[in-house]
Amino acid sequence: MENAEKLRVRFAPSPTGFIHVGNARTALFNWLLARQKGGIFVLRVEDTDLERSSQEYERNLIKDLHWLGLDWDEGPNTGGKFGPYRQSERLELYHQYAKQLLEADQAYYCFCPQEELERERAWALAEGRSPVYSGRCRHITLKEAQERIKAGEKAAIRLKVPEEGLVRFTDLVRGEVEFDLKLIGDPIIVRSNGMPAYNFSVVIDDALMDITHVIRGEDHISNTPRQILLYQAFGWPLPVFAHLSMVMGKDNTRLSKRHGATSVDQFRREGVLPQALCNYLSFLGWSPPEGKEVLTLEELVKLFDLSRVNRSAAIFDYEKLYWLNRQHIKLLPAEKKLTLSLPYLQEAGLAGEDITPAQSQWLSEAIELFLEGSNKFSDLPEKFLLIFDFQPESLDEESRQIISSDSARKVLKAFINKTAGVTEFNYEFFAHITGEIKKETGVKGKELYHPLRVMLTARASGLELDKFIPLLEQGAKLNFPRPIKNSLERIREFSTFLKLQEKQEA
RNA sequence: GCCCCUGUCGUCUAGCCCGGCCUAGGACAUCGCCCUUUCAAGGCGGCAACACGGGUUCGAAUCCCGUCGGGGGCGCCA
Repeated sequence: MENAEKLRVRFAPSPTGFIHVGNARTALFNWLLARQKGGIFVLRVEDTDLERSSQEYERNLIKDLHWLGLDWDEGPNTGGKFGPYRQSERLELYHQYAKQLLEADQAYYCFCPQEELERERAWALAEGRSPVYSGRCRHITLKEAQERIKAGEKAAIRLKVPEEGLVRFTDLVRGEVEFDLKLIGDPIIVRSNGMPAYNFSVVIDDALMDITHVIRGEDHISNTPRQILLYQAFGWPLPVFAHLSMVMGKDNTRLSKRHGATSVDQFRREGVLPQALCNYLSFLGWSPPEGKEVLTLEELVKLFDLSRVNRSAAIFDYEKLYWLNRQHIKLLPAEKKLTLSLPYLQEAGLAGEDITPAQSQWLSEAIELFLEGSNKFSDLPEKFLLIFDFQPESLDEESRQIISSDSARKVLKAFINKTAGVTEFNYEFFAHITGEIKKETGVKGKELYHPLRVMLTARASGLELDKFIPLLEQGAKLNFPRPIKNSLERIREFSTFLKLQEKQEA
């Protein structure tokens, strides 16, 4: 039975903004299932809300999905035998099916003015009742309605819902769910402006597109009975439903800008890897059967299992996402790290548009070192400042503390003296004179190296000096748009800075 | 207000369906130690949870009922 019917799933976003991580997760789960089962993944654009939909948003949406690594077998620009895949291009279809319902007396025209409906709803709410449509227009005959419409009246179309009974369905993640029909009322299926209402167009499309599994957010669970009623009115077989829990922010409210980045687009710009984002998203409500957590898309496809999806809402944890991102960054080959890092360095003015092979080589080494412990690629420019930026006059509090002790002063002076006439500087030389200073002054360990670090970097922390010094010396020779001061230049600048300070102190 | 969904460490979760293997496992975060020429990374270790109250049972995180908490929905938005 299961192999007789090919699994068909869809992702049906409305192009009204940037794609949110919650929606991305829904898309991912659908895609994962389709790829695992050798099924079909359909992209359908729900653009019936003329006010909010736009072409540009649709392009963004497609860009985001591609970036995530998701592809689809049928969709707006891809085609497929169930098209078109943009709801605005399917209006004829909706009208045709609405007409069918009207003629079968399963739907009727409603002339109630919107303001009145709103008033009734407000009233019901105030009285503590469920706001259910009164059914006032239910008994207007089709003929009468058509005449009124001809005469210029506007009308919406409503589905006739049985007044009593239960709608029951088995949700793949939630189990048995039931709703009381008394609380449903006749839903509008076509608006008075002729556009289909959401609940109507999804059903028509899902049915016509042969969708077998409807996997979507939990916010749609209460739409499900209305949709089932429509399937029943047409005599169509029901798809399987699965409702995924919501993604929340730290304070347990719906994830929003206030919590930080929330759109796929933002994470891309920050320099989060798509495979890391997918990996993280998949862990919101699902976990692999064995402990392994750092997983590629291919591994996710293999391991994903809808029956392991849990039912409670999850809080989006940036820390864990960044941790996963670090893990995925480590997996990247060096060339890839370079190409992904470059835009950030260029934007910060640290690297030019044209890069010489020597620069490229140097950047690659530097990136390797600085990426260690970076959450995301956008952290890189800040880290590179260790090399590109040297300002002894604006030391932070910690660095000032470090160089203020007597032993620190002693070490620094000795170091400056030993480098006075020197023209060549490298790590071996540094190690050599540091050894001498250690012997002469008796200062060692942290007391010895920390002041020297501050002198060479104007910072209290950063790369290990045995890595930093070679990198700095090499980089200084490479003519970057922002010049790099080498060790000797730094030492001299720092020395004048120290003298100035001593004068002030005296 | 009404309806639906949901409730295991701070967070994501495993275990729950098919009670005993749970002195509740893992991961992130946090703390400590090790490594170390700082910080970070890495290695090792610690802290930390079955929302509450009743049942059922020899035995409950697991089954039943109730309470409380959280979320979603109640549109001519999707």
